[in-house]
Amino acid sequence: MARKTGSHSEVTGPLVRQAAQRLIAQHGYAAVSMRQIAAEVGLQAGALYLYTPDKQTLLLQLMKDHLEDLLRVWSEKPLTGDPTRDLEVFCRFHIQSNLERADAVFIAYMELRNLTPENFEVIEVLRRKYEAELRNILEDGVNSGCFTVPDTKLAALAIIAMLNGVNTWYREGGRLSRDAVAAIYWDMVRRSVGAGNGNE
Amino acid sequence: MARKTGSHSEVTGPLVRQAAQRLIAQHGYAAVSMRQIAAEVGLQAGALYLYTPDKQTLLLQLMKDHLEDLLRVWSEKPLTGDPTRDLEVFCRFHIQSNLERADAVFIAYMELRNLTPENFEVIEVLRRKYEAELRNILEDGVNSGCFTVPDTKLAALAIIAMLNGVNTWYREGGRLSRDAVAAIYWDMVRRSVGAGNGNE
DNA sequence: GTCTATAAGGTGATAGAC
DNA sequence: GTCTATCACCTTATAGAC
Repeated sequence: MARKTGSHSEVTGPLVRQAAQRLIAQHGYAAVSMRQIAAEVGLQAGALYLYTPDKQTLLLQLMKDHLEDLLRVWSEKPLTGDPTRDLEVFCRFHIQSNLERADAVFIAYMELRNLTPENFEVIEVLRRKYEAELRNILEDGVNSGCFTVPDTKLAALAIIAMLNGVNTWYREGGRLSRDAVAAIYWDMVRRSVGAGNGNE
Repeated sequence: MARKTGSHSEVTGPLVRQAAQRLIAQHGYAAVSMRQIAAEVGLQAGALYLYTPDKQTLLLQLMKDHLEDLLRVWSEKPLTGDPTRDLEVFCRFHIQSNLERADAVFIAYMELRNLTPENFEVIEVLRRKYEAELRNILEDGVNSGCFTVPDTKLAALAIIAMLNGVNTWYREGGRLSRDAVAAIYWDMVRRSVGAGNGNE
């Protein structure tokens, strides 16, 4: 992308983060240089440091923004209080939002080891918060007798791992639509926790 | 590790691959230098090129060796012909072998994007072969009426993703033994494909 | 707000001594 | 079988011009 003469802080900053997100998702944090990111935006490498103090902070910001956005959007979802229905809402939301922001999701899972210990802790707290949202639904289901789950912590981890898997193979325009995929995965999740089919 | 005077090709080669596996699993292929790998074995960087033509081939060999070993060990497992029992064998085998070689598994999933297109294809063929093993069990189960699965390809991917998740959180000496974890995951998998509990 | 130039050091890979 | 020295190049980050 060629540099536009009218570039200013407010527009260039987001462009830098978008370019970094795309490149890091494709090649990995360690494999992408500040020069490559700058070139993608149409800048020289030195100019990037107007928008981030260093490369590490740029990575942290991508992951932090993603997870905070995920938590915010989820928190706005209206829940029904019926564990089975809420679990379905969670599964469909997770698959849908993962597919919508595949690059950010990929980075959040793949680049954890490239964070400094302090930054890792920041991200871990957010990740655990999201996991707890699912675990709460599972706890509700177990307490009300809707679900049969021996360990809600493990079940939450297992379900999220299973749903995350979609991103590794799903391609737009393939054999199945997003909704068809979500329906199949929801069915597997539903049965894995011993829930009825919701039509009883 | 200090260099031993008696080092020869036959012992140093494996040591180089072990060091590379450990370091790449921890920091990532792009982040690890040939100098670091050499230092871990007690060599100078130049000496590594007696054991690999280049860094890329070293990565390929780690991934290829791992997948070929996985397929070989699996192929030696005796199957019963009862889909439910065979699915249980697969689940327990997968969790067990993933935990036994966590570094190799991690690399095989995380470093795919650092392979050249040709090498990627080599690894993809092996990965799909392993997936097909699970899919065959699912097909058998659907055909014999043991399982209720709308799409065996998706189910195979979903199950493997779920089982792979164990490696991201399991730590030796934690709350649950390997067998306890495997039992809980097997129970979730079993129900997700609509199989009975095997005591009927 | 962006550029050019530069510092200080790391990179994969090879040549030739021993 | 391994080392030292080296090539050509890339890296992050900063300083100062414009």
